[in-house]
Amino acid sequence: MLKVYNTLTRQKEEFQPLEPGKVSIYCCGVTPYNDPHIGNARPFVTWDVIRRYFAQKGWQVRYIQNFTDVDDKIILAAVTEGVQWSEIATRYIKSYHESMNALNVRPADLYPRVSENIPDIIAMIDRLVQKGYAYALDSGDVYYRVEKFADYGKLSGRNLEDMQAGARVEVDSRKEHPMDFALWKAAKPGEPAWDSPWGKGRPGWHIECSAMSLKYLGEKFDFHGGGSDLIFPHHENEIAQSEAYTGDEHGFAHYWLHNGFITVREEKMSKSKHNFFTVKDILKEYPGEVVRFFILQTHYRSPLDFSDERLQEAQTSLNRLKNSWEYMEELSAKTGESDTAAELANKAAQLLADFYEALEDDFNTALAVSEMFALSKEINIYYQEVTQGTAFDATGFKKAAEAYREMAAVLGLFEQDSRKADDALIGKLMELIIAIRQEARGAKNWAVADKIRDGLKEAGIILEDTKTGVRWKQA
RNA sequence: GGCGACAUAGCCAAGUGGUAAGGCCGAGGUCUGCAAAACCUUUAUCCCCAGUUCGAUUCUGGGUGUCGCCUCCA
Repeated sequence: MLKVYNTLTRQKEEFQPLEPGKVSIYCCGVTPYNDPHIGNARPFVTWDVIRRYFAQKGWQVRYIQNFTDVDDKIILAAVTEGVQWSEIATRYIKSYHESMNALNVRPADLYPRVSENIPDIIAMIDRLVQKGYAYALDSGDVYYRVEKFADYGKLSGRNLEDMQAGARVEVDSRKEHPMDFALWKAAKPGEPAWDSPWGKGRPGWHIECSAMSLKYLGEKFDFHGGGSDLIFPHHENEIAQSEAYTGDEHGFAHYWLHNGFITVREEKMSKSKHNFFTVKDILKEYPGEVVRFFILQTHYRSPLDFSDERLQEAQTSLNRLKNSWEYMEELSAKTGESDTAAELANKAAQLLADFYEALEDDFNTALAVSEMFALSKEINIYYQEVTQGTAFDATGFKKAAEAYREMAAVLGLFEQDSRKADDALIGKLMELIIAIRQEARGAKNWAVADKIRDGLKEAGIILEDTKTGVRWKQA
């Protein structure tokens, strides 16, 4: 039984799909005006694991993630650079894909863009106006009438009075209520603009997600995700728009999942604070897999402090799992009949069950990872036993290997073996080099042996002299 | 000011009304020509005070501290 923490109810709830066997997800994507930083990436890695979990369990998953390609930030960047706004958007959408690809995040089923869904957005605004939930000003701006929507504040746990009391922003006096928010912004010179019943203009930020989720997932869908900073006002406003539109106060997304922030020295990482680290820059120092693992080691709702030390730690930890992975592959190639791995197979089955139990408790990847470490340890022990002469049990070991592979697949690890040279030629060369070094060692020619070892190390290849032979791996 | 979250070993981080997963670091060991790498073993009583309870780290109240949202933000 899957339980998820629903921001809307502030408690863990049993997941009940709208349609048996199917799960629909909308996750707020990025505004492509610069390279995504690791804080941006966290929700996408989280949702990637969630999707993998569902897929592994046989669910049919539909995952939609938008690009806000019409936005003040993009316009500003375009003006600054003296290029078209669309050029900025295109460039950073590409950058987004590159970064996520490096983190082994699977592509969404669809990436709708604001610029490609303007008619649907206008239609939605129009209906909200007709239903009295929105009003147009003479200026050509259209605002949402928050007082008309009784449930306004239900996601973020606020009410209009509190919000007004705490208002720190100068209020636009043309609005009926200080909290009314823009659905449509009248065009200013030089900005991208589309024709609408209220004149030329462009959509406000919040309406796009309502319109696109409606268009691609329908009036109701299972999950809506994003960072915690989107709870208010963005997701609150989405609810107000979508539920007013359909007239169903129990409609729209059923489960709202929000990621905690990635922080730097305990402070939220954000573009405006200029304390961010882009995925691209981090990838210069660490494999994407390490960054991914770094994220998954902490529960998705908890804050996660970013630092070089943490990343190095993640790399060391992940390396443990990776070593077992290599032991596992080595053993998987062996044949042998015995029952020496029967107990291992049982443990593996139990650990795999525990692994899923962890994920089914609000996607507790931190706990799931610990189950993987437990299996890793069992594999290591068995590997040592076998290399020390215990008869190999191919049938029993296969079960353990499959469990380990399944865990890795759900977490999205060890699928990018680009660093591992499995090239046949390199394999042959390494075999030769190792043989030469072994000869030197046999002749107690330590100078040559160490020269080879040190030289390889500089090339990023580590040799391990073990009891049963020499292993090599790339650092 | 309004609203909310969190506080677990040297560090990171799960978790439970009945004396605390996992990882990093450290220590011990195996292996080794030395080394590296690797592997195994091992390290806590859960911010403070009060209450509920047979029993609380886990529930309730208060306090302290940290962070977040209320403005663009994943």
